[in-house]
Amino acid sequence: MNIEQFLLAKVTDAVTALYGPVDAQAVQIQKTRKEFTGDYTLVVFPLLKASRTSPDATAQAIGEWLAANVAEVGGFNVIKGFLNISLKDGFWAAQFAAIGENFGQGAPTGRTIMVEYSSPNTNKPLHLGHIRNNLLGYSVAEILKACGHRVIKANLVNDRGIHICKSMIAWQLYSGGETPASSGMKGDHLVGKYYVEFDKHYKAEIKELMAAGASEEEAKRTAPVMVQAQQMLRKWEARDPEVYGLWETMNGWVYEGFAKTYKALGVDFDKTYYESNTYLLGKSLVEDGLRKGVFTRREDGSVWIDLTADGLDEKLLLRADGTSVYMTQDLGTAVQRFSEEHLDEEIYVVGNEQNYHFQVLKLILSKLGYPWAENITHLSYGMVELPEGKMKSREGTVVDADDLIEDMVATAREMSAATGKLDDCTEEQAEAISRMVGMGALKYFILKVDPRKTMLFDPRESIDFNGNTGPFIQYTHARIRSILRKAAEAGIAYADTPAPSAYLPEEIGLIKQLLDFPDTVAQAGATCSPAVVGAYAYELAKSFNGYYHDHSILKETDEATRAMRLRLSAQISAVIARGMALLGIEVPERM
RNA sequence: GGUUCCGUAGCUCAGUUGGAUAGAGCAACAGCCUUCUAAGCUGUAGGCCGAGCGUUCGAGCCGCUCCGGAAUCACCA
Repeated sequence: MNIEQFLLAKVTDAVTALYGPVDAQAVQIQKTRKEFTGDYTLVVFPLLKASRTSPDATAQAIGEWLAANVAEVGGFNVIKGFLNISLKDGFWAAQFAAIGENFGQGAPTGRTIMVEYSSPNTNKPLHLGHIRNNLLGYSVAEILKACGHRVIKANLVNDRGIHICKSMIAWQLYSGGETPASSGMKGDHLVGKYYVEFDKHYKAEIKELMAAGASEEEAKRTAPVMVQAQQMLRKWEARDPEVYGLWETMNGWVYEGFAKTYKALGVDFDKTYYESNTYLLGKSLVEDGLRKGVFTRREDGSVWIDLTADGLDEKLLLRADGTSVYMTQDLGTAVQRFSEEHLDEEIYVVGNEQNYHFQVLKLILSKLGYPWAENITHLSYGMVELPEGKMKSREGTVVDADDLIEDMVATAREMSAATGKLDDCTEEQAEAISRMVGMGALKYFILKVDPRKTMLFDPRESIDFNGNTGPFIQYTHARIRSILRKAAEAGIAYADTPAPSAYLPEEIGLIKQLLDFPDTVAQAGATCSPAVVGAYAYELAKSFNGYYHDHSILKETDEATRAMRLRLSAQISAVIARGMALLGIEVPERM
């Protein structure tokens, strides 16, 4: 039972004793805002009908009852119909002392949740948009684990289709056999280069054909590279050995490249699915849907669902030639996963451009009679925009993931060199810390924004290491760890020292903030929002910095107080580390 | 046009199930290193919460109508 529930029960007792039985809805308790003194606040307006007196008199009466009957209540004040209740310092101190090893880790819920994220195409390297996706997916998965769920991180690799064939045909025609080994280029970048190459040649051919009198549509259809790419797709589907071999080789290059980027980002997966294995799924569902009369077959043989009654459109599920589309595959994979993995819930981390797709997906699944359709969540994150506007690959305004990562790390390196704080470290140590800090800046910058909002990525601002940033929080952690090291060197033991007789208001405040951690994690999990954890870690770090500035920890002369301060600091650094870990951010011992 | 989402300080963003005087950071200005790491701390300034109605004891938050912006409405994925 948490503190709020405890107090709510006591307040309900008070109200019942004073005014008789009252609707539970009318007893509203919340944390007291910072501007006022008190820990929890009872809003008395909803109780006025029962009390039949003024707001202030009601609040006063309840406050007096609580002060007299609840040992933990230390005092209260009444302001304009708000009863602010303060709990005794001793109560908070006892709560602090009771913090255990797995603080913030929720009890097992028995629920299994799959989080699908990343889901890249294998024809080009990852960019800034993918970074947001990957960071979000990883963090949400970690947060859900901390909430006590069993989590499966899944990646669905889009490794087949015409866009892959575009890179392949361009490589065959224009590369002269270039490989990652021969060029020294990262595999995903090399393949991406030929995807761009395809587009260049394709455009040129269209222009040529149109100059020769073809219509635009005709030119697009008959351009030789495109025709060859389509031939290649048909050969791939027929498992032509040569095409299939090339496909495996080039995808292999891409996977090597992706592995490096994923490692740099610190994300991982429990399961990797490939569309080349799953793209035929869902056809049996189509038969099922036809039998149930949910789908209809047209004269040309194509299969559709009419969703106009639900305010949507008609949707194709099977082409006239019997091949399936994206929706069909997604229906199939969803059904397969829920049954094979015994999922209670699935969260798709996919950009908001696919809102319509997921709306339709859920609707179709529920029409097919799957009760778990409502347990599908589309974590629909907003686009990342640049100061110049949207990222457009054709205009060369995409921010490449690998470049961005290296820029951030380089900036961190320069910053460390400028302060000279890492001068006595080894090269390897300094590099590891720079990487931690650079990545911390990048990850925090992206994750501190509410996922579903479109966000602006300003490179200048992202590289700022002051204020509400990852490095600020990491720095607080490093300073605390430094104090704890110094305490250990001086042989100061603090773990088992008895609690002091008195606490400063700031210390009680820090204890309260610490105790909020489990609720914060639960809220972040319920809303799929790493930003909630980020804001918490920032506030905690900020409070500690103020405290640290005003009060010495190691120089405190009272032994019990010094020990308590060390315990408090240690606990804060641990919670910062845990919170940041939920965002995929590491914290250094020094920086 | 239909559907979904967004409009809060100059800029980037917070703002719990409706609660008190709407908060941070950046940028600007003014201070604080002989003292546990100044990647820090303190202060000043900055607001018709897009607009208007409504719901009620109370609205940045809920409802309706506008205005402005985004995404989507493919036999692409």
